[in-house]
Amino acid sequence: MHSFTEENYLKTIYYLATRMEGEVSTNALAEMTATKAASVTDMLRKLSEKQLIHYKKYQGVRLTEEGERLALQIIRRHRLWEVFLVEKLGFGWDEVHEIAEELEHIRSDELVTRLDAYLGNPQFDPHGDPIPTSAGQMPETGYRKLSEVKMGELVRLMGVLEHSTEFLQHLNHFQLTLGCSVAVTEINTFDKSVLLRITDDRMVFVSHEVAKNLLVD
Amino acid sequence: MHSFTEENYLKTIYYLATRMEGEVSTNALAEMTATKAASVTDMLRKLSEKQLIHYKKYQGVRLTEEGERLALQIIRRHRLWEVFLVEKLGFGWDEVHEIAEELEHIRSDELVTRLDAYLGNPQFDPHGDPIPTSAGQMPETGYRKLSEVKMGELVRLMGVLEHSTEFLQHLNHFQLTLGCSVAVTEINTFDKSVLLRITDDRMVFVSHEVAKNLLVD
DNA sequence: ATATTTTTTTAGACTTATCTAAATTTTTAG
DNA sequence: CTAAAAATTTAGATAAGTCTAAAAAAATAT
Ligand SMILES: [Mn+2]
Ligand SMILES: [Mn+2]
Ligand SMILES: [Mn+2]
Ligand SMILES: [Mn+2]
Repeated sequence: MHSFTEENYLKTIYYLATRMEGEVSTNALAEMTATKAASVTDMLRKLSEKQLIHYKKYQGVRLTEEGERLALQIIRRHRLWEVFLVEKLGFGWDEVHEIAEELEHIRSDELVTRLDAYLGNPQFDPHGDPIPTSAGQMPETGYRKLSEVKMGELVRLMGVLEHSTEFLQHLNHFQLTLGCSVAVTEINTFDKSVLLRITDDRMVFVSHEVAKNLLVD
Repeated sequence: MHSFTEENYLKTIYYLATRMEGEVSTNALAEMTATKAASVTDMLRKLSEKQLIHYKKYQGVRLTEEGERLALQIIRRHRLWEVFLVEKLGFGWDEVHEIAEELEHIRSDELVTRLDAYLGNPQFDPHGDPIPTSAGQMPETGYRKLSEVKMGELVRLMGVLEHSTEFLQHLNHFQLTLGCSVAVTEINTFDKSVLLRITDDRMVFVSHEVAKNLLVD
């Protein structure tokens, strides 16, 4: 069996691998896991011995098939629990990440199977992230960033890239919720900020920084 | 904050304290936690420093008020999660203990509050054990053991003392479920085994060993 | 009351995950 | 192509929780 710590490293390697080309670096992992590079090196040696990663000294790291399978399993659990917390217990989408960080490590395949069924086999978590299938596939979403949408286009808000409480509460404040339709009515060339017309004709003004973290369909 | 291990020791001390008069012994704890006496002594010193137990060398151990508060909080979480697993996810009462052993350590008061409300503020878990209140009180149940019931009495099955999968499956096999009414129609003097007439007039024969582990009203 | 047995604690060691400081390798710049 | 900078690994420590073996205290039996 694998420790919580090992599971968190696998998840982090998966996350970084999707966001950078090539291998994942020791320093990037140290920053993400809030540890020091030396600690990361120790763990990489261990994960490598367990054949969960491909690792050559100084050359960065990549998940093996088994490592990726495990990472996706943990991400699946995390996202299913987030759905539970929001849909069944009524938590806000800005409140569930930390709790799911703990729940994702509960070891019981039967539990995940039943939870999935109980939630109605959801395809997306409360942040619009796709839930890996029980077979271990990460579904592809063709979403673009709102910051890449052309003037005049009409799109729907489908997910967020940034998951911090502060960002999500910022969206709450502007009543920008997943599923709402968004028309790009103005793009300022100076700072790339955008003016949106959303579902009930309300106008919302968002910075480029925000637009870069919104995914649309 | 307290580690999983510390929480498990507190819970075990609480459990043993309710089942033996006086202080809890090092050896009893070692047996229950499946560790060695030497390891227990180390942990007792640590819990004592944290003021969670009263401990004098060679004199056994007793929970402080704070220690008992924590123990009851963990038991509350355990039993609420068991209700969730049985009532919402459809697990059998013989399948939930191990999973609840992990879920009970998830740290979020808000989670417990919402879970409790979602479950309809249940008073008992799937094994008939009372759920400690949010204020930290363990409700009293006036249950007797079935083995103490007199011939001819009519009672209701309210709980079990033994929680092992094997025992619970044994009860499943005889369709002895919580809430069913039980008339003691015969008590054999030789081995104290009992013949019961249960809800739908079915006759069930149980050993003294089983009767000692059934709680009735 | 003393000797024997049982229980408990101490001493010293191991594992996991972490750290700091130093050494080494790779990358980048001149 | 070398020299400086950056990234990474190694060396040596620490803390939590566990273990075995040995010592000490308490309980039990003669
Ligand atoms: Mn999350
Ligand atoms: Mn999420
Ligand atoms: Mn249980
Ligand atoms: Mn129970």
